[in-house]
Amino acid sequence: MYRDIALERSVGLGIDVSDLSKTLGDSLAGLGARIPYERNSEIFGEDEPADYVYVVLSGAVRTYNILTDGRRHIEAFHLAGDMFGLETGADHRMAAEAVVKSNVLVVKRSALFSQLGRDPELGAELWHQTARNHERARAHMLVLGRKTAQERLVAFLLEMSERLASKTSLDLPMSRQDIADYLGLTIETVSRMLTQLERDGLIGLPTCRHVELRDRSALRSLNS
Amino acid sequence: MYRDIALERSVGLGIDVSDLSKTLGDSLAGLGARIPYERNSEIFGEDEPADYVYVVLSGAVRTYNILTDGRRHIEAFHLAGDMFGLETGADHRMAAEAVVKSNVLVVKRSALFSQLGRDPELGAELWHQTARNHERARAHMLVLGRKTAQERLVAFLLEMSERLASKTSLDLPMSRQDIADYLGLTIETVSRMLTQLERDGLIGLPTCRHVELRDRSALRSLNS
DNA sequence: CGCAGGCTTGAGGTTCCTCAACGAGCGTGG
DNA sequence: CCACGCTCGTTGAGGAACCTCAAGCCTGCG
Repeated sequence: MYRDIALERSVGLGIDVSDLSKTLGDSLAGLGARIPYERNSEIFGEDEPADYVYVVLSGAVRTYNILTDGRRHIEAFHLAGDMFGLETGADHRMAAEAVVKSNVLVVKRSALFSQLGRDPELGAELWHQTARNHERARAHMLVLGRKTAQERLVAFLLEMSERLASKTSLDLPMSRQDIADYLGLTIETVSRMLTQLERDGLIGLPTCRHVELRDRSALRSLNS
Repeated sequence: MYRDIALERSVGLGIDVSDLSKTLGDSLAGLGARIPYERNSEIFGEDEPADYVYVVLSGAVRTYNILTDGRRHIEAFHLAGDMFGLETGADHRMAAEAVVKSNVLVVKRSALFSQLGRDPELGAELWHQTARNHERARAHMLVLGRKTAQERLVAFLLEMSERLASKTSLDLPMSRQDIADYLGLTIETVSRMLTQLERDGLIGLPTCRHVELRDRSALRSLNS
């Protein structure tokens, strides 16, 4: 498998698997441009041609859909090292915006494609990124399909603490509304559940964007 | 992009893009074994080693998770031509069962991997399968995160009518419980919503597994 | 210090779930 | 061939979880 290449290589070099994503940014750095985006600025819109592929260098990006009546659903948050915007079809199926001031590597799809012939490892990294995004999506479907509001918040906090690589202290880049639209809840429910987790002593909320995971094992047991 | 190869080739040969999946089965046919599974029989379990990759030849397969308290969520239904069971890690994150009597092509992961060097198109097909599974997951997250029970049923019926390639007449391989666990609902709600869609004249239900789409445009407008 | 945007809290309503009973379809066996 | 039982699906009544609407409160910033 593609993954096996990547795994062997990274084990061989003593690199942690989580660093693979950085490798993708490195492999592509020469092919594209680093573009800064302001908070809440659009990176691409739904139904626009998907001629470019994106890698987050710093900051955070949300990809989302909006239904005809205005309901919004955030499909994913993309953090440093994550690839987004790659489609099988000609157009984007989602829109993308910077959650906070972010730097994004923008690579022409055709350039990435032609590079595939020259760099044999690139194909593996590309597949690995796609597969990892899919795995996150699968885990998230379980959250959306079968978990309660409290469990969703716990799952979200644990996911973010892993991905932001912070042991107990989390600086969330996104607003309550973003969290709600990611978890399939309303902003009020998100707020209430966080308050409740704080009252129960599982987390601390010194400021609204800063979360401290006080009892990780209790949180994990709430995560089913 | 990988997709571009596949697209060019299939257009050049006058093959519909939806046939690409069959190409994957064809490419792998020599590498693995065709194994028949009975209705509801297990193909693999959660946390088992992911040493094999699977392609549905006929029938239907469900991949799912079960939470500690018994709640089940079906991540996806896999129909003829679909690949499943490919992981980035060493173990399966989901279990898989045959929904109905099915034939499945089972390929050793390592065999698939070594074949990648010999067959340059295989990498493209593999990426395309993964990306397509991911796209289905993204669409499904929107359903689970932001759609009402009625909209979920409509989305499900339209998805199945596309994937089963049937214009108006659907023979569903799965039970009401399967549908409920796929859509994040209960079996009772699924039943009620189908009954309501029938009363409204949007669908027909001659038998409970057979659905006729009576008013496709009305259904589409309910799909936001 | 005052404003604006985002966050929290409360009260009441809606959707969907839970629990329970009934019914339809189908294979088996008398 | 029909009765029987079993599984699966449907329907109803009541309840719980989450949403909606509304108000008030921080907090960061000019």
